[in-house]
Amino acid sequence: MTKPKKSSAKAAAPVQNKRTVVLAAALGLFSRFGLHGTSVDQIAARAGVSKSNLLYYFANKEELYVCVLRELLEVWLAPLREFSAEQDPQQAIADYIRRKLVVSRDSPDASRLFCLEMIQGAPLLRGELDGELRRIVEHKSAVIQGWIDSGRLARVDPAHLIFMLWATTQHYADFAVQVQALTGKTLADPVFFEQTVANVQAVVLRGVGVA
Amino acid sequence: MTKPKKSSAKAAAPVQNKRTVVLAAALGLFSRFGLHGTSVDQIAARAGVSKSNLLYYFANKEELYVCVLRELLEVWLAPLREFSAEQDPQQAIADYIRRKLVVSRDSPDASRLFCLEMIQGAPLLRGELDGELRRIVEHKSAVIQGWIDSGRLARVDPAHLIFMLWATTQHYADFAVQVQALTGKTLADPVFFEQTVANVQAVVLRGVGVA
DNA sequence: TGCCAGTTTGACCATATGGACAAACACGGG
DNA sequence: CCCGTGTTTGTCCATATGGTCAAACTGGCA
Repeated sequence: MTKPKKSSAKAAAPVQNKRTVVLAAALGLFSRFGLHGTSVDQIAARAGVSKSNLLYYFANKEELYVCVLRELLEVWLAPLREFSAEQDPQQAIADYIRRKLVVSRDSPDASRLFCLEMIQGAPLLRGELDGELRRIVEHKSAVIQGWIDSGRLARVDPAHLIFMLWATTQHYADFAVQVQALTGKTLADPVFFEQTVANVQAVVLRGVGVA
Repeated sequence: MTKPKKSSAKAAAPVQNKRTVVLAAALGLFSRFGLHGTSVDQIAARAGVSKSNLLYYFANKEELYVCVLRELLEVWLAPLREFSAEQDPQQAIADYIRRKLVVSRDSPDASRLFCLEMIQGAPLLRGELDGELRRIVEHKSAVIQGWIDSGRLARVDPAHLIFMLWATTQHYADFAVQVQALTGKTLADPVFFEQTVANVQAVVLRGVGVA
């Protein structure tokens, strides 16, 4: 065709930069249309590189997909890692809800792609599920169980509580369209965001509180 | 377009039957791999018909997809329709949670495909979202608000409560793999199912209760 | 029997897409 | 000035897949 957008940015670390740009573009498309619904051409176009050039940095489409998933998993897990036993239970849960909703607001693509992957049976994350995630969840479950045993939390199965936290917070990213259609609002709206945080926190905290 | 004429009762039955079989097969595959991740050949094979024969009943892949979505929406909406103002609030919510979890257990494919469609921005359900679903939700929200105003429910934004109910119940279908990986159980396990119902009901009901 | 609407099939085609490949390019060091 | 390493691009191809089409089949009925 004609000339492909010359920015001629020969700055430092062009390689890392290009990979990052491609990964971002890929996340945006994969999270909406899935692996099969997205073509390499589309990703390349969105990233502002040629298809051939993209395939110079990533051996093939699936490798790119896996790279995106790896990055995504870190984003998704970060809030859970901070979930600490030293805190007051109510505070820990409240903070976790907020952090997770921040992720839903700021990285909805990551949430969506994670959800997509789960729906498909997590063919590429099964390993992480059975390994790292499982270990973290077991650890956090033990923390929650400790809170319950010491009477600081109502008797709830820790696993189900964690699922509930995930579900309620993630919903605002994955089902953003539905939320928008029914309320007219998005998490991007600061007022709506705070209202969401407050509502989720209120119900969950009362639900598991001992007061 | 061939019009389905039922000149003879014998012909009509197999036709309906075949359409049903194809729709079921399509749901199973679409719900896992999406529209683009599923080929007509795969659907045909799973339904036990030839691709050509399938395309005799459905003009093209997207029409089939839309047909599947329409059926699915009914399944998904059914529990909400039963949500009534005459009941006791706690009972109504408890019942709704159970019914929705039954759907997650018995029709996980429907839940998943619904979720897939939402993630993609609901290009084919936007109309229903803005129309019927919105009306139902507004009506149910009014019911909930009535309960709150009469002091039978804690002060929660009805919309957020509904989102929470959707999220917590749907999670066990959409993220079934994750649930399985972390707990080793599925909703198909009667014990785990009842435990799930009990836990979700417990937290939510305490969360919105006035007691 | 022979016709006909509805049904089923296999052969075939157009296109999209992943990706291989070699030529071209950029550029720093010798 | 040239060489070598790393980068970028255009071209080309094999394959998968959605969809067409005409031929063949079936079963009821005049």
